[in-house]
Amino acid sequence: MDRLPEQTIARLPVYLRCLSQARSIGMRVINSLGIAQMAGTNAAQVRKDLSYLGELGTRGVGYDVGSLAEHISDVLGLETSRRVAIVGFGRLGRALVMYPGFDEHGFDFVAAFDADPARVRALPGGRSIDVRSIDNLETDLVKLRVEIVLLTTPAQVAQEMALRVAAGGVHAILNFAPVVLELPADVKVRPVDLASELQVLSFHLARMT
Amino acid sequence: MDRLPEQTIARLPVYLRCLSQARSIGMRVINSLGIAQMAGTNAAQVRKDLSYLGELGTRGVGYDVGSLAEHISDVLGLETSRRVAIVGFGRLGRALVMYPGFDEHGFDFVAAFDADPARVRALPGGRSIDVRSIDNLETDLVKLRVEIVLLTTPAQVAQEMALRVAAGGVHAILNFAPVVLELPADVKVRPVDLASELQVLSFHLARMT
DNA sequence: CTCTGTGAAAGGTTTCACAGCC
DNA sequence: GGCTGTGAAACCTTTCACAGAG
Repeated sequence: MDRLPEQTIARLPVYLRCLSQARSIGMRVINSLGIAQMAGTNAAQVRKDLSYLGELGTRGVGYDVGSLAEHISDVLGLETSRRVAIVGFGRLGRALVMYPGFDEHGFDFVAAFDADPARVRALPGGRSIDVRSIDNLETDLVKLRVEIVLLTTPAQVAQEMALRVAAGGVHAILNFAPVVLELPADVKVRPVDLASELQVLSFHLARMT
Repeated sequence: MDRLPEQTIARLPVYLRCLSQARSIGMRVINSLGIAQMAGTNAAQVRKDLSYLGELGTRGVGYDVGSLAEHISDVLGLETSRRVAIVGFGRLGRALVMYPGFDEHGFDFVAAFDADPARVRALPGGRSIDVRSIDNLETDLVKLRVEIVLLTTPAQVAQEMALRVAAGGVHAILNFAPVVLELPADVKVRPVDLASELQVLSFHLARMT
């Protein structure tokens, strides 16, 4: 299989969600227009995106909901569940552990790291997580076979922690700290920059009058 | 001024942050390469982006840190602070209110809305916010002159709430619910889709081995 | 000589439109 | 007839490379 365009990759999770929805209301087959409407795009886009994964549809009919979902799941590497850790267990970190969308999708929080490991207390709702000192970050990440880190530390220490996370053998970071991380090319970073998002919205408000 | 490319808009907040950093370490002047290194991009990109805002640099010298920052701030509509509300005051919503990055940048949380307004209790840290019932959402949004909404409701009700938010005169929504919102064209939505982000990271892990 | 501003080239993404299969 | 899969066209974004200002 050829390499997928970056933007196609970003849309696959959306399609997957649409397919679950479709399945939950009893649809067995769906066409590109149907997916497009649920996903907020257009039919040509959906067909082009899916065509990168192979010839998955049936002409004159559409796509089989179940098998398409399974195929996308495979491409996204979701067949097996992923081991996730949080680095920086402040308010945001604690909220994210509880976020229901994650373990629904097969992401397992195996630990949280903080300079103050007493932050265990603050976890309500019956869920619990192994909170560890940041001191042994690298070795603990290796021991726990962590694959993905959510980085929610203060900005000042984010770059330093990111390097330690990479040293712990982690190749995927979801970065909530408002800093551009510099890391080896074999570590994939996705920034989630909330203040920037608000500023972009502010821009659009300004050009609306 | 011509219209800015969407991607340029998304980078302006990053440049702004870099300029604050530069100023905080005493730099008065910075060149495109300097900005690029802080922002994780390249000098040509920076010059092209900034050129859309006008001729702000001095050839042979670079950009004045203070006046460039001010100019970008103006373009982003940050001269005046923006009134923000949260709809859906669960764990994520509460974490976001406390997120320090927001009011640092002139975003004022004026209210939070929830089906259960008893959720006032759960706000620690000396900060307080006006928590209101969702019943009068539209009229309250109008009264409070809310400009931006952070939508952190459960997925099932997100579309419905988004329509009511739009009816409340709000033209900008930061959507944390894992649903594609359908709204009038004069409402700008930025999705923050955390589960999808993790799935994209999972994809990259799968193609690394 | 240095560094910006910018046309032009290269590269990537979306949309079109239709051939081909069911 | 209906819908997918896909080259080609249109569009958008990034990178190049250099003229020109200081």
